[in-house]
Amino acid sequence: MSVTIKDVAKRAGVSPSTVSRVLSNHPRISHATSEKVRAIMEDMGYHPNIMAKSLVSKTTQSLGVILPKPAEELFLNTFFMELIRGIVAQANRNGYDVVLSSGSSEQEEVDAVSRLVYGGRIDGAILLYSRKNDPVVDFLSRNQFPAVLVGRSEQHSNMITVDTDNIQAAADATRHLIQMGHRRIGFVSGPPELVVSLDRMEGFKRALQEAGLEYRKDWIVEGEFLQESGYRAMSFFMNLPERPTALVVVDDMVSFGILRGLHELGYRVPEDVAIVSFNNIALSELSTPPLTSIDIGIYHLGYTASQALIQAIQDKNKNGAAIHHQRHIVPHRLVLRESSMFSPSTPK
Amino acid sequence: MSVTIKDVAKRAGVSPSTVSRVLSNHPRISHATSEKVRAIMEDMGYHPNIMAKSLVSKTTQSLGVILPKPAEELFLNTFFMELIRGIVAQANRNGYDVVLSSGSSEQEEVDAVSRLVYGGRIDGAILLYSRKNDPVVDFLSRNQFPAVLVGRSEQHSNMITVDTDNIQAAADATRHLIQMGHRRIGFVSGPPELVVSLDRMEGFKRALQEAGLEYRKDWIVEGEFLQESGYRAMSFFMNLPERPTALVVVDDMVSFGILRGLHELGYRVPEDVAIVSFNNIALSELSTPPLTSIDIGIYHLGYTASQALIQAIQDKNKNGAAIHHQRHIVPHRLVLRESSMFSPSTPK
DNA sequence: CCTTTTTGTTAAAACGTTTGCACAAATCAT
DNA sequence: ATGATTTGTGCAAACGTTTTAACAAAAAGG
Repeated sequence: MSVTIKDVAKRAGVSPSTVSRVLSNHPRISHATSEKVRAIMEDMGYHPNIMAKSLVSKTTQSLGVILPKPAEELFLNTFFMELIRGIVAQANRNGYDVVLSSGSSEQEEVDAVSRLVYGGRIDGAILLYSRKNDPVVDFLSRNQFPAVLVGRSEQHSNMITVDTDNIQAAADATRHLIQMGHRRIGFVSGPPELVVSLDRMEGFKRALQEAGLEYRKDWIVEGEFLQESGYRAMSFFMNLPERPTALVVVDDMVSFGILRGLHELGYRVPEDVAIVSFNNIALSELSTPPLTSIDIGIYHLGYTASQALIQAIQDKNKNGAAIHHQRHIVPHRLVLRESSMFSPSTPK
Repeated sequence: MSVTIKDVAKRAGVSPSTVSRVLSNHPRISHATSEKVRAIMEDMGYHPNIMAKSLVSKTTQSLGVILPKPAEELFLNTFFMELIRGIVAQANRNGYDVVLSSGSSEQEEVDAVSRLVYGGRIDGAILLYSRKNDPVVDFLSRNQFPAVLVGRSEQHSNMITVDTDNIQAAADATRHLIQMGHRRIGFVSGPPELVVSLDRMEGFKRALQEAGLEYRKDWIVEGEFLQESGYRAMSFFMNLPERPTALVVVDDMVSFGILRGLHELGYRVPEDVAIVSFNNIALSELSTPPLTSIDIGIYHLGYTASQALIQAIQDKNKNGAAIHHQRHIVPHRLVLRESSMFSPSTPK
């Protein structure tokens, strides 16, 4: 029922092709007709039919975002939402729509993605997780389909990734504590199978060595990205004969667990133990005391992923160039709050 | 380059129409051809082109989800993510894709939506907010476009809405406290311009009256959905000559503020003040003490919205029926935790 | 002034489906 | 056996665009 390019053409007394060219700002259209046609389009309320356009142009102007399975963890939920917002904002700005997809099993996921890809519904895809050996990554890589992975992965050489420089970030966090005068610093890490845990640990180590401080393996504790892990790490450190005066903590949630534990035992933060952690979630400024944290710019991460994907799609369409590996780094920044605002008096 | 229905047809020695009918399980296709064609499709790796299909069938098998503007509040972020997950899960299960859209200004929002609607990219839309007098709602309603609003709205008569029964929920929360033996109960509300605040207050009032307890206006405090509001409400109540023994709190975040304040002043929860609140966010079970809270089933809310929209779309396609108002209620449930697990000793 | 180039427009094919209509073959009713 | 119905398949039009090739008119070049 809606008004088509032909209707406009008829009323303007020109051919459909002309109208189409007006739409795409073809250089060889006279200013006069262009004006006239535009006026009529406006008047008739013409809107191009995206499906028809896609059919012939073989491009859909939309990006697929593959959601990971339900995440129980609060942090992940806010993380993904922020990420998606960044992706959508940038996509829309470039005239792309975003199609969401998810599956409850791995097989379902692959099926859903292949339906989108082979069915020609999306021009590129963004993956929001980085399981090792992911079948969806395999699939996209095999098909030379433009795709961006948020996170780090060595799985395939032709993947575009967007990530935080976690080594740098951890080094920054650690240097801050050193600058505040701390000489005995512990590290609370995440699951050792995650690249992010390892990278942050590495950055911590480097900053220590760079400052000529000893890297003590017995002051490293591993755990999950959960409050309980923090609580446990806290007990561990507090029962040590010789204790660190400051901690670098792999995630804010974990820090909350530490804060709670220290408070229960009557220790003060930052006077007894100073804390710096990562991710700067919204809650970080509301805790007692507010947490010094590395903001990893989640929105920006999504934004960059979107940007990189669109670029890749356009490169492919233009040059037919194969996708080759790229790594985009999104800058982080240290947000100073009370939890690290204390210099231990003991010099040296 | 990819394999089309014609390729399959040729190789199977049948006409394209036959292949198409096999695909749609047309009743008048013989079992033999069906089998043969299916085998060939499998073998050749055929995937139907969604765009072509949409073009002729005038149905896109996708739903639009209109994101609200950036929400700074933590709760909203986790809320939306959970909601989206519910929407996507149910949509995918019914063979629908989900297209996300957002705009940074109101005008942009309307533009984006009208592009999706008029451009024939989506079959229906889900709105995730309920500002009063929303132009997007206006637009959709004017166009008789299938749409579902998550939340309550009296703006238009032909809207389908999905919501929690907040009056019931608040009554349930209040009854629980009464049952625990509380007779002096206060209420910490949200912004009075939000329907949700008013509804919860109404439910609170009803439960009191039903139990023959006095509804005291001076035991009602209004605020935001933020920790600080809770802190302020706490000071207010604690400075009263005659104090409630329990509080019904409009949101978990607000409760956290109250908990923090009470802890600072040395009061115990639930012994000195019992607390019940709403939304049951992931953090609620991690606070000290864990919060008794009304779980409003956010995932389920999204799931239901998706379901209702798909139903509306199909009804419209079949009967050409106009959209008429519906209100779907998603059940809530009271999750009991420590913050309300105490019966005041004073009988009567 | 005639040839060449540029400018503005159009007709028609193509994109990959679905579907109404037609029609032959097979099945059924009598 | 004959006509009526059912079953299985194919033809061709349609969906709303884009785009190639063609061409007339206008402008430029000599």
